[in-house]
Amino acid sequence: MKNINIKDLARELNLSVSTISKAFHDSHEISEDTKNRVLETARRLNYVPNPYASSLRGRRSKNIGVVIPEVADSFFSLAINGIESVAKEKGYHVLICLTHESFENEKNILKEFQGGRVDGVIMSVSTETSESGHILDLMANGLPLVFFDRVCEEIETAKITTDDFESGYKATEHLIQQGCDKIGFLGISKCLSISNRRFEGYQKALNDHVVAYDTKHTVSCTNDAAHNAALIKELLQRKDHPNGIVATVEKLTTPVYLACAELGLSIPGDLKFICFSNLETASILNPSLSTITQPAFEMGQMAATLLFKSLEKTSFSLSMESQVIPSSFIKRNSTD
Amino acid sequence: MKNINIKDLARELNLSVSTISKAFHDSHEISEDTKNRVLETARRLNYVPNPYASSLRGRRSKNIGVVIPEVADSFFSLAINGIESVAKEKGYHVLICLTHESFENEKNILKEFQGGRVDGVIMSVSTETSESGHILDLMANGLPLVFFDRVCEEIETAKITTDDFESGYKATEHLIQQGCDKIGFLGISKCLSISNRRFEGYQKALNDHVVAYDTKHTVSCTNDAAHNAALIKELLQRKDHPNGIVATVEKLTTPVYLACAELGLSIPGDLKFICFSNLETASILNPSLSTITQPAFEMGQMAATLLFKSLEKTSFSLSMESQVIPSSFIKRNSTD
DNA sequence: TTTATTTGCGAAACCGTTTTCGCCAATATA
DNA sequence: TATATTGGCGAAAACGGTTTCGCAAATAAA
Repeated sequence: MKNINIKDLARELNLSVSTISKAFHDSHEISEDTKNRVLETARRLNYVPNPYASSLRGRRSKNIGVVIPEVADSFFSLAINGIESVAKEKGYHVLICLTHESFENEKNILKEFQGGRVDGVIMSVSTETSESGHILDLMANGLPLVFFDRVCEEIETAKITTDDFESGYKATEHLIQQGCDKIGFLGISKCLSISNRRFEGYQKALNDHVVAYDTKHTVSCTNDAAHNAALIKELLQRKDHPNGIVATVEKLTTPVYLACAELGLSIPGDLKFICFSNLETASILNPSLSTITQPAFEMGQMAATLLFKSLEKTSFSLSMESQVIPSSFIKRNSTD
Repeated sequence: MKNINIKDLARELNLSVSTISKAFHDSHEISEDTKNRVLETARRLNYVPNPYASSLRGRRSKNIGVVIPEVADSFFSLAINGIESVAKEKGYHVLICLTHESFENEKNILKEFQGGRVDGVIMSVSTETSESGHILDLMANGLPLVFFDRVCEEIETAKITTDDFESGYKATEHLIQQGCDKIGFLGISKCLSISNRRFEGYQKALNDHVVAYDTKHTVSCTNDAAHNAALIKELLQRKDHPNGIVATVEKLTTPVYLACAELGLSIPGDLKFICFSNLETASILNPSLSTITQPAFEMGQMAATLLFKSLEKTSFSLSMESQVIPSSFIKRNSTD
């Protein structure tokens, strides 16, 4: 019933606790014979060491924190898989904390992390995050941090991003080449670097190809799905509505499709649509969806790899290690 | 730089550590005046208590473990949101552990949990899980456990499920009413209770409506996406292929649609298709997908609520608390 | 043979909290 | 006035491991 601990084991084997502990860590001080006896008895008694006790003395938790806005999103869930794959290899656990796009939540989570709950942090900031004091506090406490996707540009540390500017450019250019001359942009949060970079790419493409830029065709979406749907519908029912749209996040796909259906607009006839998305169902939508697809798994993997490098040797400077992994443009029927 | 601890705080305030600790817990032993001084200084010095030290002494971790096969799945990610919403309210953290449908992983995770890392567990078993010794071991260690969705029927504890049998029945009956007379069933793993219950509902519906059951139309899918795609394609290119299909998990949608596209079969013309799914994009697929949609968030919420009840008073018996929350059938164009 | 080194292990301090217990002064009760 | 109670706090023992240090016996080197 009750969990057995290292003392019980010591009593059972007539050894000291220190010997047991050393045997588990394969110390050279302990004879092979004793090690085997210890391991065997541990298995027999089903001994599992208490990770918190180890953390306490060892001053590391063997946990990394992953702070993300949301888990019900293909990009983030794939990124988690990437992070988890390397954490597992290193014998670490992953503590996933969701901000639900709330700055308040984000602050609280990072604050808690300063108590020693995790040894390092991988994060993608919330849409509400416009200042970075809470992040600097965390780092001042000696915790290494790696950003992925949604970064704080002003903070000096590793940032794993994709080529947001180029992708925004490419998506927009594609719409132009497909004949669009009124191109809308659905962003999220003006604070968010990725949204801004993609927007800059969008603007540059319009500029380079001498297509008019209309402020009214830029919509800043929020975390409120109903509100976004209303904004999108409002955009599309104007009589000079865009005939092409670039959307920056996966969750905007459904509202755009539904608004078109409701308003009797055909995709791609009346509106060509391309979205930043990792949705597996992109290829079977009606019509299939042209996407900019981010290397989600790889980004997670890379972020974790860098974080562990910095955990393994403190001399390793994260600030020199940012990486940009390109996204892929996948043409499908929504931009025919 | 270095994290400050309760001793530093005590030194700063010329108080003992016990006084500090009691002040934080709002003990009646401490004067209001002292409490305020402590709180204020803690804020000023940015003191955050070490959760592992508390865990160690308090013998509870304030963590619950969530063991699921996969996070990149709408059902599970929504369920996580449900679980997290109640954990947060209780001041608990959620440790998400992924089995990736591997029994070996599942065993290792549960084993680790016996070391005291979590105070209770919410789980959905892997497709490979056909025996339950590892789960019994965990419970024998005194850890409360609640199943959701994919349960082990033989284990006596709370199980939060949906009406799998009825849903399987309803889905099948719907296909029959839409004119299908050769109805296929795509299951996952013969060990899995949910797959079996849905299958039984399917069989009962066939029986009640005097529709032939053909073993060859039942496909057992695996965790290998490529393999599943091959199985599905093989099923659909037979000359007596089914004209209706019930699929038990979300991830089978894309392969079915793609196989149809490849083989020139029209949905719903040549094949009517209904899937157990929480995909947000179901309504904008080509064609839109009829679904059995599970109450994912609510199931997570309910599982967590029960787990906390049992954590709060040990007298609470989980085995009497199983709940069945009905799924909803949503008719769309894939079964027209 | 004497001294140096190695091998194998145990005692005890330590990690950062919480909690029990005891203490003294101040107040309440008899 | 003598005694009981209360209020406010500190010392120290836990919690379950890890790690440093010391020590005795066995082996190696001189």
